[in-house]
Amino acid sequence: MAVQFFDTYTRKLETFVPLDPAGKIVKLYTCGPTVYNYAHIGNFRAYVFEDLLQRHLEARGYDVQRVMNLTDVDDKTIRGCRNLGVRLADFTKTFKDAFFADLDTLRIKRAQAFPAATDYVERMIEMIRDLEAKGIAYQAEDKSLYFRISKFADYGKLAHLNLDELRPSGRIANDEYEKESVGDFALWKAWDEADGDVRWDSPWGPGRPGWHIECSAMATALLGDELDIHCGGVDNIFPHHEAEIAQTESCTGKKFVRTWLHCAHLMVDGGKMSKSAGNFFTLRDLIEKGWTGREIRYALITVNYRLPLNFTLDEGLPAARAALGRIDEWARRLAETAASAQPGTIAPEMAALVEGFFTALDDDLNISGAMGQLFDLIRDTNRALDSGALDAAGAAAVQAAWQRMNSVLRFEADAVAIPAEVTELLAQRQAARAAKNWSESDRIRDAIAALGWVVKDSKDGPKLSPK
RNA sequence: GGCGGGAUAGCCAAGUGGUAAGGCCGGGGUCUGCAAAACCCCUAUCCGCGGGUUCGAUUCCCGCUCCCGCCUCCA
Repeated sequence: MAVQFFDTYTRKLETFVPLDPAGKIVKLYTCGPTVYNYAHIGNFRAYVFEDLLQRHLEARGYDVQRVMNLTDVDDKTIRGCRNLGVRLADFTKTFKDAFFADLDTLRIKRAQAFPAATDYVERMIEMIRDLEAKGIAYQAEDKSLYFRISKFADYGKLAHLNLDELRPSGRIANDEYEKESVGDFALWKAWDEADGDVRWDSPWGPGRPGWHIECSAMATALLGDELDIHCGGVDNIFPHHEAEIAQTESCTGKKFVRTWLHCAHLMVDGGKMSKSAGNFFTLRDLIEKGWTGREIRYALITVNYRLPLNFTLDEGLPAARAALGRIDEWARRLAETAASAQPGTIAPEMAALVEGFFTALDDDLNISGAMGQLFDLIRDTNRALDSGALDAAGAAAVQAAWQRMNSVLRFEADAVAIPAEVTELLAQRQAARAAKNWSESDRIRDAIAALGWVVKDSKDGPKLSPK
């Protein structure tokens, strides 16, 4: 089966065909964070989904060229740095660094480029000048520049909005006095006192770029005028991505994006995550509560991206932990049986499950279907291991298949270094057990526990795990 | 009001015009000096409600109810 995605623009499942004539390169642009705070798990749901997308495309042989922007100038970043009395760049650096650390925690593969908006202001100005020359951008009384949406016939197509029927929402009610039309959006925001020293010179006076133009400028600068895939959260569909299309296509005259993918929101305990509801979590909050990055990754990635994800601390995360433990144990047994054997031929039933894993992902990243195949494979190999039907070469073959699947999932256990002291104690305990000296054995177990390790005597010998 | 998504076992969730994957929890068993773990097995006559089409619908059509999101700068 060919890879197919549900495209937001057409609202249909579309077979994925890259722009690259060789069918190899995939140009992927993913909307990144605004670095004014630590990112929350809702943000990371989107980034984890994009990671799954990239990794699966790579597993299918594509060369994915991905760009993720960092919005390091906007109302919130300006407010943040002024509140602290520090320079904007210093303020945002804290959160850029934190963001990258968080990506690592969640095992999210780095994009090729993470352009920061403040590094592309010149290019944004060029695009706005172009739009102004074409009569699409205009400067209003407040000196800001706006995009005249009446000049872009397709405006609203992505969101499937009929702009004539837009019902003004409360929060925009009182700042529409300068614009020609309510729907016109800012390309350039004229400086005002609240901006402090955050300002760039432009043909229209000092100011700073609007949010939407940043993605248009950076995406085209780094990936070209046409992209294969552009992702974001559903809340970006309108107006952000709509605006990106309007600006970019007005400048380039080409179709900006082939496929639009948007992930649904994350909810916490059945409700919208919000600070006031007390269910707002950054990644760091969960790490502090004792959850690991891969457990959170599991909880975020195993629900299809188009479905709202109900994130629960007392159900979802423990379930993630238990499921990962099962995978760990299976991988451990496989490795033990395979030892250093060369992979043999994988049994046909097992090969079918592995194929099923990837073909499920081909179908709009059907992760639930894929996980079903993986757990079937786990059960089947455990059975074969129990009955002795799987030899070293067979186990090595399954192990190789797991490595392929894991290159997409990245669920493998963290390597833990066991201190020599603990290893020594364990050997002593084994000797005591062989001599049936149970009191000594239990005493050593307690000593090992005091060092932070738990001993469990499995059928295959004692196992150590960090407490 | 407009647009969009959803409703499948205690929880998460896949899926098909032919009679329900998988995970977690729970129950049983194997193993075991003890403890713990691990592994195996079992666990929805039923897929929001009411109609219709059909030999047959959870899956197609119509209507309804409920939930969630977006409607101008929140992933």
